[in-house]
Amino acid sequence: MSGYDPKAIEAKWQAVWADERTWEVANPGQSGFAQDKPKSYVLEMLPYPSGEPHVGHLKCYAVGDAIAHFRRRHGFEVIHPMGYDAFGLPAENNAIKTGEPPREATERSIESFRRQFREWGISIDWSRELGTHTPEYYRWTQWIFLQLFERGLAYRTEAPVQWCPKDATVLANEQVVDGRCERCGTPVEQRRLEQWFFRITEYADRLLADFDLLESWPEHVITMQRNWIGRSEGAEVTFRCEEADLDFPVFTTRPDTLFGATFFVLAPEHPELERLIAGTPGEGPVREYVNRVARESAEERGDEERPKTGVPLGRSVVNPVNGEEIPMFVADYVLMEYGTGAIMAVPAHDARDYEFARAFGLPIRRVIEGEDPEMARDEDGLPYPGDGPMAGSGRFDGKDNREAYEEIVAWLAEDGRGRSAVNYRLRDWLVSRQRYWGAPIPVVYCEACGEEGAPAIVPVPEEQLPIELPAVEDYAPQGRSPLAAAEEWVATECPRCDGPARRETDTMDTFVDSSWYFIRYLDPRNAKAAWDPAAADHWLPVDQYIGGVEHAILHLMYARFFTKALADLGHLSVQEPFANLFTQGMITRDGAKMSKSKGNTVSPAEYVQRYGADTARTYICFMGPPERGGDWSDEGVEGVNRFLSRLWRLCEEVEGRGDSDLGAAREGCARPLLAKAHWAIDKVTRDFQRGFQFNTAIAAVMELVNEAYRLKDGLYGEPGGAAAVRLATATAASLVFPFAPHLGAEVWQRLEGGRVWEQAWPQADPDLLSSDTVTLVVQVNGKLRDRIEAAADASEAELLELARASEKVRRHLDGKQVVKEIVVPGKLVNLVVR
RNA sequence: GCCGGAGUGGCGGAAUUGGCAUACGCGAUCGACUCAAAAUCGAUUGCCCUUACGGGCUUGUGGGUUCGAGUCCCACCUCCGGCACCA
Repeated sequence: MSGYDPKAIEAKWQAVWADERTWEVANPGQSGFAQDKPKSYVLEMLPYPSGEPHVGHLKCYAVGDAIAHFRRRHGFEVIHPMGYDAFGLPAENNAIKTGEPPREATERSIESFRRQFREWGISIDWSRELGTHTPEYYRWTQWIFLQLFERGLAYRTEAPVQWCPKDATVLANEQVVDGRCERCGTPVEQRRLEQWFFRITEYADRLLADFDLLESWPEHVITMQRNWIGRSEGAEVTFRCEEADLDFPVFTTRPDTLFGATFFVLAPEHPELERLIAGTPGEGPVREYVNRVARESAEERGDEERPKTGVPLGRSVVNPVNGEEIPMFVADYVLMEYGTGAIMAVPAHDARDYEFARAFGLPIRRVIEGEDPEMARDEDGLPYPGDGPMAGSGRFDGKDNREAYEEIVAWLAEDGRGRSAVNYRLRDWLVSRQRYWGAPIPVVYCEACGEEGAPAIVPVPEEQLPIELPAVEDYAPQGRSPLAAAEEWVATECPRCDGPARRETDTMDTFVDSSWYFIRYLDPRNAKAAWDPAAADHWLPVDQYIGGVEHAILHLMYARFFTKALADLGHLSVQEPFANLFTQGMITRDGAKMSKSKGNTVSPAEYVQRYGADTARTYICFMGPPERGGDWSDEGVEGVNRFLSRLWRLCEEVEGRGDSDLGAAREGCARPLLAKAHWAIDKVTRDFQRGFQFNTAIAAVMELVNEAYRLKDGLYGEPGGAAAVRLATATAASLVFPFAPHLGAEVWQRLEGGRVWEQAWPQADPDLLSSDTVTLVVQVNGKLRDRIEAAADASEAELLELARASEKVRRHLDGKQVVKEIVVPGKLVNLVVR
């Protein structure tokens, strides 16, 4: 007898799957299209190919693969593709450091990922493989950009960006760590630069409303997105500055507190600030303050703890509800990005305004009665953010503030001083990067077509796509995109007037690439279109999406936005890309997040080498509920390896035994083992359906294998005994196949012949699930006193009689009176005594 | 501060509809096999009292509902994640 040899078994089946292209599926209209099968699109988030795959990848693809196999064996035609999110910073930073072109490092990493995915035995349709960095792919990323541009959903405007003065480059928000440049540690500054945006804010309401269209998403992901979009209902109210002849609209969620406004604050970046102060005595200090704020990092500015700062403008605005003139300030606690960049300050009912008023000696006027001891900072009980009756608000006095809210808004709306309004925290998506390793933005700038000295933005015609990335020598950005150095590439002809024009040198955020890859998988070799609508109609939406929760907001919301925009443009017929979402938890080691610097990383390749992919995959699924994290344990891996080895030994032992009389097994003493097998079928099936409870599913297969071990030696001599052990072993193989596909396939082939993945998922036999007898639990006053075997169909009276007959029960009834009898048929009897 | 999630043996975790708390795995102890070790197989393993039979206690803390609560309700504590000067 040879031992369990995962290397040989795994290589054998991987070769079969590769040679026979087992997991490839055809599109509608292609030969081999499965017309009569329902489809299922199972998708894991595509990897970012940098270095080698880590254990998080293994978990994601092990979980997704288990789901894919489970669905296939339930009769679904499963599409399960793979690709690489290949543009982005690690390859580029490596290029800056070593001079190696990003494409080379990326291709090397992709090769490693591809090889390991095969070694893991993931059931991928390799005919659909793609990389977002190939011209065949980013050609269509550029096409989508143009589609959005035509529709007005892509636009260029000046915006504040994060700037690293040392590296002389714009940084993505993700590259700013604690207010410093990720690469060199220099504190970042804010600058205003022309940038490209996608108008995701136009979809804010639909992104909120269409949560209803989703079948099953984790509640916390929906909540996180909802908070990120941050919809607030309130009013826009206009305050007028007569001296400067300017109107200042503000957004407020508390129009009921308008009478309590005692000052007015502009954000330091407010565009009208310069006009307001030009030529006034306060000009100097205001400029000085604004400049100081501009140098602050986002981190510093966002600190709620630090004292409020600001400078008076020497100007005032009129409060539209009472005609009162209130002074204007500039202060950095007001943000330009939210609302209108200006606020009415109501210190009595807003903690921040209160703090500012205290610091600057400004009046605080209560307009709502009430007190919140948690919030109150003075003997008047202010600030008070809650509800209550109105005061100091003219004709609204005494009214409930929620009622007055509506009346005040309606009253202001009569003569245009205000209106009800909705505001979002969500901002438009800044997609341009002054970076090399990304998809070039497909527009050119033409002076001749422009007006008033500003060049025209001319989209590149679709038939000229892709705009390929030029080769450059130096990948380090120096205040402009590295692409700007490719002068021959930059200088081009205007598609509109054929005159000289310059190419856009910014590239797109990599999140753009990954916002539509799941559609390209459906038609990945199409050279005439991004996808064939028939293919998209057939396969979309993704039935099950699997990935890390770290993408709960950005990637998932961008992909939802793209889907909606593309549907509006007539290219898709679904509103939501991912019907069901599963977010897997992070694996830690020694209780800490894995990192190279801590030296606590787990290399999947090492474990696959030592124990085989089946062990590594099954262990990951057994660690705990996959949506939760878990701490890696080498002993745990050994335990799972022991389990698979036991299954293997069982197979070898029973393989040579010819007994196949299952009928005899069923009626004889082998019945309990058959019953255990069917119990396991039922358990694993339900655990899959109940939110992928793989840990308990695997535990059930372990129980089945343990039971077979316990019973086998006693069964071999009995009629049908060996047949029962064989069935139990084959069933265990069949059930473990989604986690340990190689071993599952091998054991099945040896015992039953044929291919386990072509077998329908087993069905539990109800007759074997039920038993003639049940264990009756007997309690006295709710405490367990005895367990009695009882007939499953015994009546309540019979059960009571059995319970009272028990010696152990009697002992606790002695000298007491039974005041109540609870009988749960088939389960328990509880006698209440006094 | 706001919004989510979680607290169960020495450890990871199980308990599906309010009904046997601690499945399965790890670790530990003992035994078989062996010259020996590894591997493997078998047994024991929540805590306390008891030689035993048996009894008591136990799901973060405190209360409540119920014949019966890990599960439901109220209050609180701790940890993790997200957002955060968002008007």
